Amino acid sequence: MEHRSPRLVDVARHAGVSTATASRALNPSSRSVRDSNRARVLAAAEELGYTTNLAAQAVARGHSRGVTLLLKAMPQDYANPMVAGMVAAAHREGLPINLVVAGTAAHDLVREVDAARGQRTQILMTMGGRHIDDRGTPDLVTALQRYEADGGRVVLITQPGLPFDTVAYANREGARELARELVGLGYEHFAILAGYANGLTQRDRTQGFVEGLASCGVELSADRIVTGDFSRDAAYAAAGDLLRRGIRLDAIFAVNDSMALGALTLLRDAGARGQGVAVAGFDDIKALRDVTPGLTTVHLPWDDVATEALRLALSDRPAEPRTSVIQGHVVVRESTPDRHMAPAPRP
Amino acid sequence: MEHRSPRLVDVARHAGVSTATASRALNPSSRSVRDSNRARVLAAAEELGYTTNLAAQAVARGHSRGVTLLLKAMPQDYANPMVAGMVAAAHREGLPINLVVAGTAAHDLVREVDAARGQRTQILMTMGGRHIDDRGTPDLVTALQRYEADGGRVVLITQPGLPFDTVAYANREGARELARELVGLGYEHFAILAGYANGLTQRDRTQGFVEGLASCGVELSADRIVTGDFSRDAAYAAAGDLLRRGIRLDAIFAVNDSMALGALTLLRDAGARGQGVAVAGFDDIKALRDVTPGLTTVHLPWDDVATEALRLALSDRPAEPRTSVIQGHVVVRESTPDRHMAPAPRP
DNA sequence: CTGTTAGCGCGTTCAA
DNA sequence: TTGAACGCGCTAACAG
Repeated sequence: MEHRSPRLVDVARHAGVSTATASRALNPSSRSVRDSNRARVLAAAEELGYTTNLAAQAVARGHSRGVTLLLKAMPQDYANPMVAGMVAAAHREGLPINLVVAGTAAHDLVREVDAARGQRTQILMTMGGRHIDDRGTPDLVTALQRYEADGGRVVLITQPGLPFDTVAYANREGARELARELVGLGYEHFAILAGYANGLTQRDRTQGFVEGLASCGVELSADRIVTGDFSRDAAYAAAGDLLRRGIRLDAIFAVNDSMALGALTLLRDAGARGQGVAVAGFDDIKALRDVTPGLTTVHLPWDDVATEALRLALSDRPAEPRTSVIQGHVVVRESTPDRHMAPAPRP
Repeated sequence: MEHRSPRLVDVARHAGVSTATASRALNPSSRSVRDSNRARVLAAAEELGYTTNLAAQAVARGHSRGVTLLLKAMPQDYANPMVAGMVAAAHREGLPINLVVAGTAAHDLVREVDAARGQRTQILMTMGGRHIDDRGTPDLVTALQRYEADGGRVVLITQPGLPFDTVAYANREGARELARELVGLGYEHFAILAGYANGLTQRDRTQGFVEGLASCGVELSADRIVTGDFSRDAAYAAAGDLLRRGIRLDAIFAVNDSMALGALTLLRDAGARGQGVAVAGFDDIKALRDVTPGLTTVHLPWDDVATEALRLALSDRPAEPRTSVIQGHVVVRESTPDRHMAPAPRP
């Protein structure tokens, strides 16, 4: 059976031209082909079912079109709005995009960066790869630098401070604004579900929130900042622990919506014990539309983040790495009712 | 700056061996390398920051490891449980996996299949690519056959009937069982949000539901089967249309959970008008845990689907294409309360 | 505008 | 166990 794919030579022969002409006809770049020849090549390719051997093309050219989007994990519960936005943006630009899930270990990321380099793709985007004091980071930086030394473009999404073009969003400011808003609504006793202690995004959101509270004269003791896994399930569990502590609690801030939803569900499952505890999140994922009560959160314009990231990637490499910061804004919904109006929130 | 990646020759030279030996040392396959040489090659590679040029490797070998998972669209709201399961399964097997989003047009799928062939990846999985009377299907089949003729393995997830290994799940049976269950709970007047009229999954679930109703003596007039977009937003809109019609309506069956959640939200937004209308979905996505009321649905073991698909892909190509059918089961939750007990459901 | 020729980086015979 | 030489399929430089 195994017929083997037709090669460029086959197409060329079939069309009665040389491989060079066939190549030129197939690749829109060079116009220097007589129309009749171009037509015959295209027809031959069609007839033979020819498909460019992209691997060979990448070898010959030394690089390959397209963007690789590197993720640490595949979402289990809720779609990642950033990913959806990036896929859409790439499609708009006519760029092939493929998603690679690296795994959470630092070395996994490095391995996948090397793999992308091995594929000679031109653009590499990655999000949330950075940890505080992560011993893996130097290796990651090295791998990314090698990627760029090979002629590729790297854009980091999330955390500034690494020597690459970066799209960051205002985690700290958003959380700060959120805290002020909540205090304004009458909340006083908070807890934070902070996710990984060493994640930069998590840290910024946590610190921003604490700062926001402080600016309103509200203190938050350290034991009310609960670290742990960065997931819906972990947040569900952590919220339960909080309740069992029996401390006074008006509101929980979870560093992302997915965690916030987990907390919200725990409160609901806890019944009366969960009554009166408000919840706020961060990200404003689409799924919030279908959730009751509506979740108060910090909205981020994910499509803009994606578009900006791609814009950076497609522009000429700058002398100095650039950082674009995307702003968000607080959206207050029913999960944090105004305590002055309705003393008993109903999460 | 552009240092260019070290090539295999560089490593070989650095280690004082030939490229052949270097190649053998780097690729675990052939053991015929003296340990001391292997060590030197590995050290040289490490020192130089060598990374295999996967494109060149693919050209030389004629193929490349790994699985390509072809999707029609990136989820916007809720994570696709199948995708998450497949990524996990591939990681377990140590197989590189990359996700490609093709777009919804039939030709897009063909193009991406060809691209995967051009990459010479070994395994191609795709889900939900098939439509009834889709003029694109013959082309798709041709493209997939070429992929296999090149030595690749194709596994389809969803719809049997195409000449490839397939993992299907019991859409029709699940919907049938669901219908019976709902009738048993006391519902009589249904509507179906059926999604695309020509999608096979949608059709099977719709038909199964209708059959289930019929087997209980409940008729469903054709005008209560609403077709349209296969999305949460479309379902939201369609549910609104249903309400405005002013027909008697006990329960809505949406052909997937995402649509069901959209309908549920519409009913909530509609306030009193939405009171008393139950909703059921299909898939049992993880996000349902955080939704109130809990959504009645048909549970499918997505990890099993993924595992089975990979198992088929990794086994020898059979003479005849195989089809594995994965069973699901109904899960009744609060979105469809027992009418005998509580006359007024509260969606 | 076209064909010839020489690479791209790697795997893999085939002798040694 | 090793190395020299060739081939994978394609693009690019150079003539014509």
